[in-house]
Amino acid sequence: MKTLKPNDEVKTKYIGKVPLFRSLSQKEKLFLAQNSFIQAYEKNEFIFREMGEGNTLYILLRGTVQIFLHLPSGNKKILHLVQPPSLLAEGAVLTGKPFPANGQTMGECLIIALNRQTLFELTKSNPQMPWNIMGGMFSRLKEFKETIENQTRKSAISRVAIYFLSIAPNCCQVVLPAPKKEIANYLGLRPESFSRALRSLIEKGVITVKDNGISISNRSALERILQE
Amino acid sequence: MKTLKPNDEVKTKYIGKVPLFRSLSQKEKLFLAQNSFIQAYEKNEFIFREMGEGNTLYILLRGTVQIFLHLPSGNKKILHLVQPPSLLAEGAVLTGKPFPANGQTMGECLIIALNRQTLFELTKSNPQMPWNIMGGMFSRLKEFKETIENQTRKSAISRVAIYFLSIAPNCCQVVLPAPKKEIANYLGLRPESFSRALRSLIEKGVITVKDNGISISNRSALERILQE
DNA sequence: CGAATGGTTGATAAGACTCAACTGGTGTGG
DNA sequence: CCACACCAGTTGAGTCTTATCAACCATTCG
Repeated sequence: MKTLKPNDEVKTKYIGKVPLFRSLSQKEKLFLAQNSFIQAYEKNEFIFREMGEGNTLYILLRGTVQIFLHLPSGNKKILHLVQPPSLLAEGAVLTGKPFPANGQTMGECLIIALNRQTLFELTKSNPQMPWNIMGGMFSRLKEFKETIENQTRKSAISRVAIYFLSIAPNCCQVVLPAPKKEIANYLGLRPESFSRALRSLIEKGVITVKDNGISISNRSALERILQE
Repeated sequence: MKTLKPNDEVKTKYIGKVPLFRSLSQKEKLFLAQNSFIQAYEKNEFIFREMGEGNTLYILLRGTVQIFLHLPSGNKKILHLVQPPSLLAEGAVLTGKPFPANGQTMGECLIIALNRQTLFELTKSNPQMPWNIMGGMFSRLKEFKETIENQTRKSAISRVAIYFLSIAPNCCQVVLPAPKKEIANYLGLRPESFSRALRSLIEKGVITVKDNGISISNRSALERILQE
């Protein structure tokens, strides 16, 4: 990980791109710029580790991050595949509790790191800000809810279908944010099963696949699959 | 549902029992008592419904509440089996978003209902209170995390073992908070599979079962089961 | 007493996992 | 520059766990 040292103007620009900070005044943005760090991560670097202290709020600007657990069995289980712009570790920072999981980059990533202190400082002039952050936490709660909803009693093929619909809510072309075996892990499937589900969807004429690119050629058919 | 009308003193006593409110001053407790409702629910009553507006914070004092979803397939999926003392619907209230799930009593329940307005009023003199509530939300996030961790790639028998260990962390005797088929649902199992898992644990000499009462007779063996 | 419900047990089937083999692409070192 | 190892992905064959379906028992409640 390298800490970049852009001037405040550039930093402010980065900060302005984060939805959470959009409502801040110019002065507050500057304050934030002066008290935050822009970090460039390589592939496979850890941003935070399970059980570590949550002193820093991370904001993902570019790249994909996996939030995962080491299971007692030695395997890993991916809980989230986080895409920008997103907060990372917000729950731990707000509550002051240790991270419940690991965060690791899946490619090069650009991140704003924000000290807990700085965040609380900002809260003084922006009392509604924690609520916004909490909104993010609530979304994560909902994502979990959906994961549980999906992984209980749904076939491999419908899990894949739901996933594609969720990452391509409007368009019909997506690039998978991670290698297929990691997606499989996230969906609670073995790579082989994921592969077979893909094949089955292709044979049904619902999607086409080229490497990591997925095209949904028949969206309504895809939606119909998860009815069954 | 009946709204009870105890005098303020009794109400204050109820309120004092809630960990979240323990740090409040006597005056604040009285304010809370005057602006909250004590509700008595019968079995199978809904406390809130999916998509409903989150205007009220509920605090479960007595009884068990199921938080569950209606799946598109028509089945239901239990996300939490909530035991007192616990907050209900705190995420929705804090963020002002609709409930993501249903809350229904599984037996007679006693609940404190707190207006969103009242809660925010209280926040003025107790700025750290939202953070405490958020702590509760964080716990729920962790419970989800564990559910996902458990339900992916763990056998029926170890799911049951984990569940027993979690509801009886210290003692060796517990009463199931709900009928077996509901526990099974929560664990992502069919009633038949749950029953078979129980039998298997009994035959291993790890537990004994009498109706809804479970005795853990060999805790370390139970812990060993979830290693495999 | 009869119906309804929760729980148990048995037999069967379906689905995903496991293991093994094979492909194609990438990168490394002689 | 080529041989080689390595990894992600795919495909096939067999196994195993759990869901499903059906029957049955016990209890509760009209």
